[in-house]
Amino acid sequence: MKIAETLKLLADRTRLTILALLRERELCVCEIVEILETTQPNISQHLRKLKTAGLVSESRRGQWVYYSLSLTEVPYVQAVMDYVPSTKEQLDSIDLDCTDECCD
Amino acid sequence: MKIAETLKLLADRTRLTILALLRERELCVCEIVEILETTQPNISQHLRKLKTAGLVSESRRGQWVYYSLSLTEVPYVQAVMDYVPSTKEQLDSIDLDCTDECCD
DNA sequence: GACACATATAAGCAATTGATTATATTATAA
DNA sequence: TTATAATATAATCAATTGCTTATATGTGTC
Repeated sequence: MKIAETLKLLADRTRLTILALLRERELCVCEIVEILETTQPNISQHLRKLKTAGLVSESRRGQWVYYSLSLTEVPYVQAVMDYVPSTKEQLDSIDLDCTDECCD
Repeated sequence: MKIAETLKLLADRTRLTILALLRERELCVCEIVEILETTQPNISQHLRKLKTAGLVSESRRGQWVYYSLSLTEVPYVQAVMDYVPSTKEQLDSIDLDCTDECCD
């Protein structure tokens, strides 16, 4: 059952938060690492899973790889995301705090 | 994040199938065991998780405990369930095959 | 009460998973 | 080309999970 696999992907706090962040705007890996206060390999592996499932897409720009949402193919994912809390505050804090940022 | 916990519940083939079966009609534990061709403790434990999350409710009738859906409280669950395949055929087969049934 | 049947709970185990640490790759800049 | 920064991959480990076997609880019947 394919839906069970997709739900397994969604059933993780870190991945749900990544999706919620990307809902606001595209982000590079280091920004997500900074916001979620975890390691870079951790985020990279979560992003790979999300990419494999077609939930996010990437675009390399120089050194940085930017990830963005692509939920259109999986309809119920949108319904689920409606119940994931907003991450606007977390995003605002890194936007203000430019000196600490990994990429500009 | 509460939604991550609920999604973990849904992200399991067996539990999704149980919910899909209960979508058709209420069932007692032994019927579900028969349809899914697994052990009784296995199903009982899945049902307990679903009950704790408020996704199913139980009603004892004699020796038998009947389970039924109660999805109303969690809106996105309905959206997810729309993508879980029908189990009508499996249900029909045990309905015809009365001799093998555990309860009547 | 004693027995049979339906269900629940407990204990144990193998498989999966999320995270960490270490290393490799890719791109930019000096 | 050498150094540095961003990202990806690999290896490892602890924690969680789904299932099984064994046992307990509950209900009806004799």
